[in-house]
Amino acid sequence: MGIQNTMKALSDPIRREILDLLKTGSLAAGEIAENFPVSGAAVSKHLSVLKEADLIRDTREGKFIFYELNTSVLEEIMLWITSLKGEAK
Amino acid sequence: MGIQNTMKALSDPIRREILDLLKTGSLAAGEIAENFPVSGAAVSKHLSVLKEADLIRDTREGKFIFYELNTSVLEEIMLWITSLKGEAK
DNA sequence: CCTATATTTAATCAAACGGTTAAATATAGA
DNA sequence: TCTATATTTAACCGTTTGATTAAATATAGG
Repeated sequence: MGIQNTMKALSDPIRREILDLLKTGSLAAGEIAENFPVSGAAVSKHLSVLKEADLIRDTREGKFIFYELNTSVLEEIMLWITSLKGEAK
Repeated sequence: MGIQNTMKALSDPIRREILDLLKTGSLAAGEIAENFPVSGAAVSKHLSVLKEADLIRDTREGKFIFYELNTSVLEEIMLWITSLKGEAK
């Protein structure tokens, strides 16, 4: 938890792209993996980093594990950036 | 350039703290370094990463090099986060 | 010109990162 | 229960990261 986990998770381009994909709705791990030129195992690890940071949530449905976006933790980053930009609300 | 440079620069806690320090105004490299439990050389490298990302600007004044915050590149991140949060302006 | 001060750059190193392939786990269904 | 599918976990490996100390560079001033 904390801003460090979030920022670290967001520092990888594949992980950011995964979040972009999930904007439209939840997707199974395999569907997510199809979009990247790396192995499913690599994507799985990215998913676990994002989950650790609470940027995504997962739900098992039979053979599939669906992932969905959770944007609430991004609020903290928005606030931090805003505070950098001169305090003037 | 690009969001990747910015996010990478922001993923380190010392670098984020440096930005926080510079909120109040510009500081010399040495003054910045005093605030951290690492060597001046380490801080200098952090400063060069931040500069590379255009998050700070530097000006030499005699023996000193003053660093100041540049928040303009943060706009891109704000927009990206906003777009993740459901498009609703 | 020499010296002290401020800062960066170079060389080095351990730890973290992101990828791979292979094995393990979980579930559905014949 | 056996098999196929979906996904994660384990073991491994090269690269990047962030730190250190020592050397290099830049400037002010006696």
